[in-house]
Amino acid sequence: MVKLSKRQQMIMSFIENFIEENDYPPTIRDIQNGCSISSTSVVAYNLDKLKEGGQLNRHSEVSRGLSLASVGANSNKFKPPEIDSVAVPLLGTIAAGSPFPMPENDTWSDLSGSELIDLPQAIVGPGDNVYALKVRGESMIDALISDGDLVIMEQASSVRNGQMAAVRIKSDNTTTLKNFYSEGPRTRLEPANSQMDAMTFPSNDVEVLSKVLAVWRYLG
Amino acid sequence: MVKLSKRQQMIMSFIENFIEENDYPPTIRDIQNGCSISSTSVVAYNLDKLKEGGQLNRHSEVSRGLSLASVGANSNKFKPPEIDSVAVPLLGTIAAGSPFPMPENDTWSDLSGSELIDLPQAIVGPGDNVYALKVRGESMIDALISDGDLVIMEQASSVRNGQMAAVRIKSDNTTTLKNFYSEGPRTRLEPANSQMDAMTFPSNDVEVLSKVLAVWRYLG
DNA sequence: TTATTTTTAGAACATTAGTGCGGATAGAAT
DNA sequence: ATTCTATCCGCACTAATGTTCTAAAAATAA
Repeated sequence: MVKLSKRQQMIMSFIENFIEENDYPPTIRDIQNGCSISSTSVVAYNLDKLKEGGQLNRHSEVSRGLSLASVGANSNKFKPPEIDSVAVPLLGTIAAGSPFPMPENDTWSDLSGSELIDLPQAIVGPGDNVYALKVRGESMIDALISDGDLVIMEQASSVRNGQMAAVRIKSDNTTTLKNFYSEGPRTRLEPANSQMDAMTFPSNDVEVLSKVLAVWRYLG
Repeated sequence: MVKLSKRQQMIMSFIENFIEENDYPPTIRDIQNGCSISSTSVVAYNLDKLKEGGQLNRHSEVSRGLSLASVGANSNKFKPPEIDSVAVPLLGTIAAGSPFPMPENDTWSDLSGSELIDLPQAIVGPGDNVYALKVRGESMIDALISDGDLVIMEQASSVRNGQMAAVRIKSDNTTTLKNFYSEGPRTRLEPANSQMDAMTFPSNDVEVLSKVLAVWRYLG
């Protein structure tokens, strides 16, 4: 790392303070006055040096086209450690056999009414087509999901084998959460609880509604 | 709150994106081009409106003298829904009867080695004495917790009746998660799965290690 | 010291970028 | 229709601001 001259240090900290106060970068003349420098050209000269040294980003011919090059570890100093969270809408409740709530409009934009649940972005991904449902009753108990649990779902029309999904059995018009196994002409649905028995259905009798990303159970 | 016109919304989000990308604010003409507005004066007009409405800070006669007035609640509209998250350490795994992992030192500071899990602050609270454990095996199945689940725990020596807690049965030196009910001289422990039977022990044979705040099951 | 490079000065210059003004539109209210 | 108000348009104007050039001063090297 190249060491900075006294003047360059002063310029750097002036820029930092200026941005802190005004939310926009200073002009060359701001710096000139702020650091008691006799000429704009001297400021320009040193800014170029700082840019070469990598301490500063500068865009020529752009007024106030400055920014601190606080890249990598150094930048931590100015930004609090923020974790990406995404808010997903809590669309409603799910109970055994009940018609499964689905986002009606294509416009997810208008979900203002529904409560929002915060989840780590790592799980939700972009967060599109992801929503949460609150489980009502013990009907999902065999999937290790009980009353009050929150299931995080992503809209999907097909899932991988073994994945838990919300599936609808057309013939008796019920909807539950089961692990999904496609076995050609038939589809096997097995509860998460290995002590319970699986069931198989004709594949065309089974409709995948959405897949389960996660289950969140809160016990205060 | 004054509602913003379509154009004003567009201008706001353009400014936000511009600053995000360049680290300095746009000029009126940048906005003009970016939002396909035919005249600089229209931009100026709307910027003044936005300033009056309090959405924007503006300094006249200053090039790029703009900044978002993202203070307090107002800012939500233009920032992705970011929520306060707290990172809690993943201390280890828990299995039936295994010695229950506990933070050894009083210094929670040195948990650098352990993985961190992000959780909404609403759940964790201040986040002190909160940690996560990964469940290994099916030994907790009667508490509706299966292999791979994450339990979020808070250190505690006593819990309210009905709350799920990690309890140790001293006499046979096992540790499991059960719902806790103190009934005077005896303590009843019942699994979350209501289809299973509860058990009672002498109260002094039962030691509460920590209470369960939440269970997180991730199925990709 | 002399030579060489770096930094500073001053000032004119060129471009960038905010402002103001007459007038056009578009609705809404009368 | 008429008036009013809120916006929009284009353009010219000018203040704000970056650039450049020459020369001097200061620091460094030989």
